[in-house]
Amino acid sequence: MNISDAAKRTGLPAKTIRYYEQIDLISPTRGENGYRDFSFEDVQLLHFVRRARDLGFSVEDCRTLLGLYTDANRASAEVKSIAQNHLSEIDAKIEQLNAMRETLSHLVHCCDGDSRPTCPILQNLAGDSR
Amino acid sequence: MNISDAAKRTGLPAKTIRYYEQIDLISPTRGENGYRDFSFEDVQLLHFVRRARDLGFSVEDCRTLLGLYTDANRASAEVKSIAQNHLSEIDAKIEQLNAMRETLSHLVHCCDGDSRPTCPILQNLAGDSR
DNA sequence: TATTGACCTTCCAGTAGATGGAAGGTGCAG
DNA sequence: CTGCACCTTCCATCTACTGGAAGGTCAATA
Repeated sequence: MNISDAAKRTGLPAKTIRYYEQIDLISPTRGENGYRDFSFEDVQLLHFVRRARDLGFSVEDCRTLLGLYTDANRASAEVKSIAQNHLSEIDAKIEQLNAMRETLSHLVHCCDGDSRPTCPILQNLAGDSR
Repeated sequence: MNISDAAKRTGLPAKTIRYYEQIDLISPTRGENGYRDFSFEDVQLLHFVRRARDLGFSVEDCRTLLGLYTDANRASAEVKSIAQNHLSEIDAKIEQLNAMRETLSHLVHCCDGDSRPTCPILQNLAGDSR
């Protein structure tokens, strides 16, 4: 099938699929006219990558996971380890964002937000920690 | 003062400070030898940017905030609006990460993580939603 | 048959926000 | 005068795409 069909089936933009081929995540065959010809397996691999990306895995993690996915002799421990590392990163990001959120929402609540120049947000950014 | 002193005082890498000059966030003067010469005001502006970046504001937001900071006639409403928008973005990111976290931690708990190939994580990524 | 419009292709550039490194100038101590 | 720690600019690299230009292909219609 052509790239636009593969795009529809996977929910990935055609551009992104071309990019994934360029970085060797997938390798669809080519027809005589030079058009990419996606097999159902290609589409499945693209689906896999999409799911993994949606869960926040890096493209390099996706590459590794794809390798494990297509390796019938893999050990699930390897997969679990990658997932656990990623989970830790997510936790760290959440914590960081929560810290930002707390500070920022406090500042937003302190700011009158009117036409006057006095602004606790700017004061705080300027280093006035009151 | 030289760039390394400005770096120490602001906690920003010298490379980053040069970058901020390159994109016209700051404009330190130059000595006769071509070295950047940072005034205390320059350092304060860098501090301001660092704080704002730490709170997750984009560099473009920082540029706007710096402009408001140095404008004695600003309306605090403008600042508050930028901060509120940013806060919404942070909230959206947190929500997204929490969703990922939930799915992923469930999968990690379901995976034995041993030497056998059976792996619920891969099964899920492959589209098996059980 | 000619033409239109929707596909497809490659290639180049740009996004955010730095960061790394090379090549070379400067300043100061011993 | 030599060494070393600074400083400079410039160019490349990272992540994960995305946009757009220039041009080839295919199928339906006038």
